[in-house]
Amino acid sequence: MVSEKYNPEKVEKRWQKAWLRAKIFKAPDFPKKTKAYVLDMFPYPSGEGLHVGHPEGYTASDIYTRFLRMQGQEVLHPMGWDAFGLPAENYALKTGTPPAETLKKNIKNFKKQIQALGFSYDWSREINTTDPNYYQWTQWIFVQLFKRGLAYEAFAPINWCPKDKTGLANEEVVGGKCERCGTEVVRKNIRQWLVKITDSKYIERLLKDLDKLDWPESIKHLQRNWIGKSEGALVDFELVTKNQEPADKFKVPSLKSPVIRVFTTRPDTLFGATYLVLSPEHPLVEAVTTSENRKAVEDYQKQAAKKSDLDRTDLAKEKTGVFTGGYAINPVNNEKIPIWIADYVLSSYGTGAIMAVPAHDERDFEFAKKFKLPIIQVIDPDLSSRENTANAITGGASAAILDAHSEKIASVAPLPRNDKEVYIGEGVMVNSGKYDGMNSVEFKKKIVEWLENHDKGKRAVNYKLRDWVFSRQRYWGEPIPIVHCEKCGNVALPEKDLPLKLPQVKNYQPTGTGESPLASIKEWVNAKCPKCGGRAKRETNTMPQWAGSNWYFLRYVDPKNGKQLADPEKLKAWLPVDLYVGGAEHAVLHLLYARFIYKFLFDIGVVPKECGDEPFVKLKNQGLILGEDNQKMSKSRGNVVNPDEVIKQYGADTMRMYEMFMGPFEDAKPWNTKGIVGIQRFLGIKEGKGYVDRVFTVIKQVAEDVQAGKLSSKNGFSKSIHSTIKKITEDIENFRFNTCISELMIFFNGKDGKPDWRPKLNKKGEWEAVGEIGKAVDMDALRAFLKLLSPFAPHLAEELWQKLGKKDFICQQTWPKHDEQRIKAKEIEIPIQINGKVRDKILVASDVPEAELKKMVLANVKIKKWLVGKPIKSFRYVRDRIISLAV
RNA sequence: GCCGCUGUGGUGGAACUGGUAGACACGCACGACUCAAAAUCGUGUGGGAGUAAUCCCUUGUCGGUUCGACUCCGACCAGCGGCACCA
Repeated sequence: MVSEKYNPEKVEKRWQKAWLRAKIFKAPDFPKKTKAYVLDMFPYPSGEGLHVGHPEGYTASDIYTRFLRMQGQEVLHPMGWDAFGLPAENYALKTGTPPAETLKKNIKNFKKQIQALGFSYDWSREINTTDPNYYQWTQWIFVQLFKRGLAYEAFAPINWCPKDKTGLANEEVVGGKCERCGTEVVRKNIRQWLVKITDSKYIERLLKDLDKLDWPESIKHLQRNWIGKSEGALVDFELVTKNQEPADKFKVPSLKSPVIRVFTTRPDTLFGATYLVLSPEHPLVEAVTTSENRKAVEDYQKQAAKKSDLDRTDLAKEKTGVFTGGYAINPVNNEKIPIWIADYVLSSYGTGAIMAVPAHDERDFEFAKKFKLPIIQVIDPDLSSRENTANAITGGASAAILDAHSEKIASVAPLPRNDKEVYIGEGVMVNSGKYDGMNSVEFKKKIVEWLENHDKGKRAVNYKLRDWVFSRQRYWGEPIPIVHCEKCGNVALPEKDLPLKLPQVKNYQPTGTGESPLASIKEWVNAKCPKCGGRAKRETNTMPQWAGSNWYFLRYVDPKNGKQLADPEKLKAWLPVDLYVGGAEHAVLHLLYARFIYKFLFDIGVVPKECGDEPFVKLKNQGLILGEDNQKMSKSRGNVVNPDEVIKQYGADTMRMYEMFMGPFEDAKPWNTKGIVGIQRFLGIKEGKGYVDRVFTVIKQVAEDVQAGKLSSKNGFSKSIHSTIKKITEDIENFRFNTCISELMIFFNGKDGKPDWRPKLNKKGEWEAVGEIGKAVDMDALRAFLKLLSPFAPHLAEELWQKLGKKDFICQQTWPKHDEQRIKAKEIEIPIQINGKVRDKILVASDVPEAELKKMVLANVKIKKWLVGKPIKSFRYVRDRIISLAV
């Protein structure tokens, strides 16, 4: 009788120690066999500790890692800490505890929790972004960017919290309000450091190279949208009023008079441009405004400046704007059109000015309707409906206008059209002078050529992506290694002076001037210029959290290198990352920044050519684990599950397997504590006096009984295991862990011709061997089963491996291989369908000829019943699958 | 508003390139063990009709293609996620 109960608490700790002692997860610097780099997104070690979402991704990557190792690969599987950032600093503001201290505690706790789950990380490579030996290289990368003009200082509007008197990152603004105090955020133009991610050397590659990545399509799609490429044209509109010389950058050299340059993706609608709109911040506003409109324009500008981003982009609000009094000339038809300013035109996109085509753009249409500006249709959706449309546009007033082919159509036709909707598609040109009747797609090319030939515009590409605001008015981040010298301007620190250490401060409160708390440390701020030795001041902004995380995966390869970011030979040996596992919430931030920095490092030769210029070959996103109420887990909802308690109650193996069993890895799925018992029953039960018929107890009992001579052992790898090996191998490769686990259960429970491994309890409460194992135990199959189980439940697998008399580690065994021949059944059951409905099943030899099968089917009593009086229209046999009759 | 994803029993979910829908697990019901309960084990479990054999219905809704549709096509509905005046 089995007396020993499975005790995960003891067993798991024992094996964790044994693994650590044997250093079996330590990756070599230079792998000799096939290499695999399996990476988890490293966590921010918050004070709250792990939540159940963390182990989901870590378990999946661990299963995959263990699987690859058993398949004979050498795997780099590291872990570290992304430890700069707000929570620790906020905590310091409240309590005065230095962030470094808080984090030391948090990391210790996180590490303990992660290790309790038995993940096979190489802890000798652990990194921490707040370690000066680490951020020395984060700063070094910044200096390289700066030297090449890719990091620059500028005034940029940022989110500003008026109460906390600090700039906020986008991710700290929730619903237009400050995450910390709830105050509505305003826009403030302050000095910033920006990184030129939009540089022409990179932006197109960031877009195009997505094609070669094995990432979820949805993530690639998100990045493409975020980059937001649009192709169109820049068009110059000459000003009619010439009060003043415009700023140089808006002047096309070959033109003598000042122009307003607009960007449009629809040059084909140029004949329908009935007015121009400048953003309120546009530098030419003053120049075009007439004296009688000046007051209204200036008032509007002031109002717009006061508005928060939220107000400005609120679509529910009606469009606003004012007329400047100025006019410009539409280059294609020489019409004089009014210039307005409105805050629906953004200063930061394109040229900050647009040509408005109300007939073919919804926003322009809305604006034109409100301010009674002319609406001229220039694209007809369909030639055949042309007459109807003509009536619609002109309100039936003058259909003849459409055929007038006049260069001056615009002045004849501006009948305001308030009823019809906007048409944004392709079609046939109308009201477009000599181009009428031309297909709009063709016309688009033609008119751009015309603009280029006449020096009035040119083909152009625009992107939504903006340069990356790279500074924070915060304390807990990497200091930006730049000094401002009175004579030399901005000067980067020489590499030998890195790291520029973050000094200790007494007060973490922002200064209120938009500077970080560092600004108040005089002895730190005042520095010598590295170039001229003269007086200089240090930059007091710090880097954003993304700075440390966009290259950390390079450092794991060579975590202690003091001379360079990482040894190129070691990078060659391990990079790129073969599999990256993490949450989808990083789709456009971390994953885009990391790609950019990697490409940059590739270009300057830090990342060797052999590694390629994309860091993450394959990406898998874990789905969110929801609370039991199917809602996102959050403290306020009270539906947070604490993994510590789950591990304590059920053990790490059960926790790991349950998380994998819940559903598809990439889907969001609700936690259900009751469901855990299914896994628990399968693996082994910790307490309770009843007999347990699952993995732990059975294998242990079998091992003991075989050794005691009570059962005979039969070697020879019975066929039942082969389909199990095949299924599990394929499913791990495809991250389908939920079905792996059900397959493990099926193998053990016995079904589909597989033996039932479960012993039966007799009346006396004693174990009684029946069925397959009553005769002889197939030890080879049992050992293979344990190997298949081992990536999922590594501790239990080691324990039972040992009980089977093995002295080595199961996690270092070779993954079993299946024999395709032994999976094929000699006899198969084939369903018979009549008109798509299954009426019977027939047991036949798998190689039965179709003619013979047909005879058998037609002779079948149940089938005959359905065929009475009906001629058979067709008989179809899909080998080994189905017989289908139509009557 | 635009883009993307997802809709299968009481629940989480299976179903290979179109081929027996509901694997596996939870829950529930009944039974065994127990003085009893818990734990454990066994049997059953999509809905409906029938003692039964068996039959009908069923993968968000409606239609289409096919011998055959959860799977492919079209329209619609619902939920989730992202972007949000990007010209």
